[in-house]
Amino acid sequence: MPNNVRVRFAPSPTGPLHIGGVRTALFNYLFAKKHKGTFVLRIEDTDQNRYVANAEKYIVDALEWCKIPFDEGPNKNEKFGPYRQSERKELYKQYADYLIENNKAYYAFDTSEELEFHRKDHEAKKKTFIYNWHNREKLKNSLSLHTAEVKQRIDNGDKYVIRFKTPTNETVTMHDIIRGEIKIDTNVLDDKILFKSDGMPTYHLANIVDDHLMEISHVIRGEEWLPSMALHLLLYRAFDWKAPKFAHLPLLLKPTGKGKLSKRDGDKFGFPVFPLEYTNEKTNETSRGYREDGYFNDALINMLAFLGWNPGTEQEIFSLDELIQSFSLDKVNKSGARFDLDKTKSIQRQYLQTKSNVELVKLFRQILKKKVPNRDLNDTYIEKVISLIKERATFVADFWDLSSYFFTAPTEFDAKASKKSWKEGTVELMEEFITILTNIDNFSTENVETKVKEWITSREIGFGKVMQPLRLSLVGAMSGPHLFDIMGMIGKEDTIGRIRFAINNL
RNA sequence: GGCCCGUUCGUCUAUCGGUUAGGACCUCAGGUUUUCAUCCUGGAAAGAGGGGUUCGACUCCCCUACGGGCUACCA
Repeated sequence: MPNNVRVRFAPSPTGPLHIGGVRTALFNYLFAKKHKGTFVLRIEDTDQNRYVANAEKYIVDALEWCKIPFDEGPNKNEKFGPYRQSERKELYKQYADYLIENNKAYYAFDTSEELEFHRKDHEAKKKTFIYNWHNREKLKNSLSLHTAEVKQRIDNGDKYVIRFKTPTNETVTMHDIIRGEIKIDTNVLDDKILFKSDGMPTYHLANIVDDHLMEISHVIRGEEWLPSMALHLLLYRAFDWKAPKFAHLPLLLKPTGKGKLSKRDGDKFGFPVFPLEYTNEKTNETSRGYREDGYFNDALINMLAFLGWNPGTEQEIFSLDELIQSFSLDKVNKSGARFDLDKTKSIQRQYLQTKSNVELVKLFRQILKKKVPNRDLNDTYIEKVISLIKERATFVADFWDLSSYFFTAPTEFDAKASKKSWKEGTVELMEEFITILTNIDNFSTENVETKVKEWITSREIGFGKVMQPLRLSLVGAMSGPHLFDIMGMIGKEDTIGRIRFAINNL
């Protein structure tokens, strides 16, 4: 691998970054880090109509949360800057002019309306309108018009675009790192607009100029760019520049498998498509984010890494560092990957299990602050609770539902469970049980367990008879960890209080 | 419509000519836990179809089908 690996992630700030974009950024990042290279963030804001003001900030925030920081980019180590194409605007015109001077591009004066008419007209005849070699002489451009007229139009300030003069009768052989050899007949290509009438370059021009100027070695981008690859290669050749290597990533598909995942899929499928929550400035609509839904950033990244890539081993849980070590573009597969929520949750679950209880205490405290604001809880207690219920949870947000009885006594009882476990004679038994508990001085989990088991054995009543109503009294439902753990945790007074409450209310 | 890319269990995937086609998620069954969940064990589940090439094809080639992408003065 060349020693100067420089890759870029070049999103367009038209809205929040969705997870497909995050994955593209991730693969670029992994590739860069694997080869001790540089990961560049470039903002491709050449479309003024679709520009969304808070999008760039969102992109930067999202990359930061995902722990895939860029080495160079807006406001950061700007040695090839600026990194916003809008700020490089003046640069592109000279490159477009260079192509014109060298007969590799031409001015075109056709209006959008005229082109639209041609398109409609062709469509009606079941044909496709392509602006290229076969009709460029018949349309309004510097190839068909007299030089004097062209000059006059430009001097007049007529609107014009600059189109690429696609070479004819040629087969371009391209190489994609992931897909191998691809051949394209240049005659089917159209003369793409490189420079728009508003003075801005199109993606195609800006992209090539910037990748060249920023010394990008590898272009790793989504498969939707594969059809443009020939044009891009032709542009590099027109400028007599060395082209970078290309790798087109398989697309992330909707869960239905129909089409690529898009920003608008937001809440339609019941899972977030954005890393962070996003509120649309204009409509005030809010879309869910993985962060706000309780996913850990490393779990999200791990999941995304496995969409379209596989290390070839059976290991599935990878830290970011491990991903960097194992990553290779030739292990990226060719076909699109459908997002799977169950799998994502499963990975999140596994990450939760590996988090230290100390770390989880901090997160759980934020929930507890709201649920039981008046209780002064110490870390040890919360930590113990977490250790008892953690393995049942997928998110920190699950903790409360799984452990509320450790913090507050149940006030109602699951109806089904009550019917099943609270029977005739239960009240008497529970009364007797209370007196037994009252006489236990050391209320540690172990001691309570020993004493209670002794009592049950001596009374010859069977565990279920006692344990089931007891669980109902303490938890309010037939679920939760070992009962003796619960008793040891909440203590003698609370245990007895809860049993009394159950006796009075059931 | 045209051009391009793709196609292994329901999903994500392993396999780089010779395997009982492996793993994970999901799912089902059993076990552990005198609750529930977890956990453990086991099961079901796949090479789109048709031609070649080859002693031998999931793997290489061709055709068809299906899926996807692109086809804007959007990226």
